[in-house]
Amino acid sequence: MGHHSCCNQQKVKRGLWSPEEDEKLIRYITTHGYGCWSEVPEKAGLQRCGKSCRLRWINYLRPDIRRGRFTPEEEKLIISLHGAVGNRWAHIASHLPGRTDNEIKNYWNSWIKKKLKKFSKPSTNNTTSITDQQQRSQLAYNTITTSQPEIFLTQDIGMTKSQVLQDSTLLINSPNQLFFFDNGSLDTGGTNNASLFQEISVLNSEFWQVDQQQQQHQVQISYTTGMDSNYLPPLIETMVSPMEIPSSKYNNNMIVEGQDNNQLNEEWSSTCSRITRTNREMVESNEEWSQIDTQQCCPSYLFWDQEIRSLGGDEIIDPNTSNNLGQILSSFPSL
DNA sequence: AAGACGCCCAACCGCATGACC
DNA sequence: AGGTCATGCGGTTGGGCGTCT
Repeated sequence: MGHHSCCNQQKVKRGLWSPEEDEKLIRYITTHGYGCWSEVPEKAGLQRCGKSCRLRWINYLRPDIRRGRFTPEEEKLIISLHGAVGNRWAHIASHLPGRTDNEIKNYWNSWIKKKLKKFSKPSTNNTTSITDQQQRSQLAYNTITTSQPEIFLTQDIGMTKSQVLQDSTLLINSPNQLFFFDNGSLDTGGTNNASLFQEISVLNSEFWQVDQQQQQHQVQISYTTGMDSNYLPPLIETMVSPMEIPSSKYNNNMIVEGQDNNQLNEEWSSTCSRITRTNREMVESNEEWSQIDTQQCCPSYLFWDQEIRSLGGDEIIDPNTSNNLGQILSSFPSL
């Protein structure tokens, strides 16, 4: 096991950070900015490598870090984004102001682990008369009616999209739930974007048809059209970088010689506070999001098991022959 | 009360990427 | 073009802590 290249020649401390170390790092960065991380440990008086300092700052000490439990909205957004982009934690974290990739990754891993355990496959030495399909339906129903958050993944309950759709009992008994057909990655098996949209459109169409037939219950579906209240735009390109330093005061993130440190500390704190507040206001209000170009919206919220294609009744629409394709695709503003 | 167990999460590691020379 | 270095990212580890027996 080697060490980081930046700390090969140094005797560096490892493991948990002490409050004193945190204080040193905070003091240094609030005064100097982080500039070159490899120089931070020496200048801050820390027996750590630069990489470790960077990680500590980004994942824990940053003033805009948002701690505490994930909200249901954040959970839904994480699941949606994970369905779209897979394990690209940094990308997912960029859509959740104040959350770090590490935090989301940890949350996802523990959550999924829990879910997988909870929804472990039905007993194989089944001696009852119910069918496998009935078992899965019951499992899905139990999941939907009892679990929090109100989200489930088809792969967790061992069902495919077809099976869910064919199970009217499941849909009738699951009002106001959020379904995700998640294959865990963006790998579409060579499917191009156009056919991916078609597949998603078919799914949406099927869902709405089922929904209309049921009349009495609403099955809530999250997808990219912005048609439902759970939709959250994935990109906040206009958001100020949480660590952006006023260029008039700082040069390349390094303090300008001769400036009064106390004054700069106050300005730094004020800047961080303002940016954090701005981010939160944007998240809470939704107002800014409405201004975001819909073309930025990620089209890949809904996926389902790849095996779906081999199951009966799931024909992929041929764009050349489908009569209602235009109508379906009109659900996607980016097309 | 105390040891075993399991979970959470901070931190580490190795690799990829980009900037610079 | 190729080497070096810094940074970013995702996978993994292991210590701490709460719960269970």
